[in-house]
Amino acid sequence: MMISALPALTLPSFPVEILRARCATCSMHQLCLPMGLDMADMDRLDQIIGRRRKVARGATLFRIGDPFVSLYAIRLGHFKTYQINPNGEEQVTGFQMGGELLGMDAISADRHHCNSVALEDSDVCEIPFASLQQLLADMPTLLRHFHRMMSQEITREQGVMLLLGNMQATQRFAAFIVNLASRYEARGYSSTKFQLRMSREEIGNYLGLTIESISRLLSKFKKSGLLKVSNREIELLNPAKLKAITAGTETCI
Amino acid sequence: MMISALPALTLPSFPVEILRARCATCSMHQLCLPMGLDMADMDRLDQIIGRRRKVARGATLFRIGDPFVSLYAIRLGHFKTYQINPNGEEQVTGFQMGGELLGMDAISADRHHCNSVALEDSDVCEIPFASLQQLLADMPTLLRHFHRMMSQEITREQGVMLLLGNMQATQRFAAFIVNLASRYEARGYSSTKFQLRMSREEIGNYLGLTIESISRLLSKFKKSGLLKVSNREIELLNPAKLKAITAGTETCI
DNA sequence: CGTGAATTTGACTGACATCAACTCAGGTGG
DNA sequence: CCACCTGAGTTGATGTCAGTCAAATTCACG
Repeated sequence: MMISALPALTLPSFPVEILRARCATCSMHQLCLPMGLDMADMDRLDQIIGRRRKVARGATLFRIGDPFVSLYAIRLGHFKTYQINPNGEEQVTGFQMGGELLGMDAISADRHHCNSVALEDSDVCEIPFASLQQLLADMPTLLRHFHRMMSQEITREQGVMLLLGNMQATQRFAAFIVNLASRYEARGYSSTKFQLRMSREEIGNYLGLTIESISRLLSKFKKSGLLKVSNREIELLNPAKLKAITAGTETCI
Repeated sequence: MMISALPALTLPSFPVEILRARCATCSMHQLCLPMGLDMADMDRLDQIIGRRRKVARGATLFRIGDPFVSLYAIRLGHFKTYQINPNGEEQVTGFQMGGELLGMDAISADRHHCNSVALEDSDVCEIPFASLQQLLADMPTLLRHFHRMMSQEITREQGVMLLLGNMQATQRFAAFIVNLASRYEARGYSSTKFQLRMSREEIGNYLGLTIESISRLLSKFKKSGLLKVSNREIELLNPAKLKAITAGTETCI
């Protein structure tokens, strides 16, 4: 409940090894997760996966208006997606990491509705949507899984709406940190010590706050012993209390 | 572009008559739209549609945690969906009207992630998801359409994120009005004169504002000749300017 | 027609934005 | 190796938009 206040985990809780062990092309992407896919199915899935593609830090994977051809599974790296409002200002709508799927917003109108930019040098797999669709019709398990992923994205965004519509700055920021931590944990990385791949500005934009506010919040969290911060490296010194702040249980710090 | 700043239309731009003319059970719901479904397909679709259900004003269609069994197509009426934050406060995540589909957020975890309440006496069709899935595997056109609808919900929510993260109160409210107007228009109703089915409080909650702010905004829009307001009946006197405010072109009024 | 709920309006407050100055890290070239 | 430069980040002073509190008014419904 407290964690669901923010974008839910995008990865089901799986032993990461299982994912790594399998799927020739995309050692870790979401489409390989479906439980119950037999080997033959796995192979068919592998076959439709298009080319692997490297995306340099700062490079654009797709932009608003691009025709929709493929979904992208992130193999390695981090991305941000953002919208452009009519004044040309950005609104970051999400940060994505290894194992997550990009481009699902484009299905509705055959055009991408947001820009996607790599936050660091990254690898993705192209998944041509036309091929995927054919496969989905044949493979009920994969179909079910695909629907889960789309639905999960809907749920994630509802969490962000809650965050933006309902929470104070401190709570938003705590929720952001806790969410990152749980996603790294699900991937087998440390949930208490990691690099922020995004700038203060990008965090602020995502959370509906200014860069100065983010900076002040980091300082406040540092002072109150919740975080150790050194540039973009952060360490969670008191995850429980951070979760409590996210949940709104612990209000002032 | 300016309109896409808010939740996109949920209905494609279709002559409403076509929808009404067809589909025995659900005269108007989204699943009947898929272009290219032949009569036989239409019949199969009709057959899986479960019972029609009336939902009285204020009654709950589903609540957080309910097991996921069916999607619901709104035949008639209006709904709101909302989340509950850990403090027990509501966050309205959307308003739905005839022709829209409810419950897609539940696919990911087989449980509903939000509450859905009727804003007026409403009719829905239950669509058992298990049956729908079987049909989807057989009917590529329907599958494609279903994916479009889920994707559209993702896009809609991204629009709300933009609204909550990026816009000022005046702009948010204008965007809200303009969005309602275009949805009524797509349904063949007046786009310049309609009833608000939701309370000021619900609007405020949705837009991340207080009830007092909404009240003041209504007064301001009335004073500046943009709206005629009488209780919940509103009339758009200057739709172009409202769109300009939404777009951020016209900033102060 | 009366009662409680919803809405409006006004006065005040506060959280976060804005503006501005400063610090620091990392890269570059002499 | 160091001086310089640049962009990211920090910190402080001030401003403002929308929230809060309170009271008046209108509306909905029995």
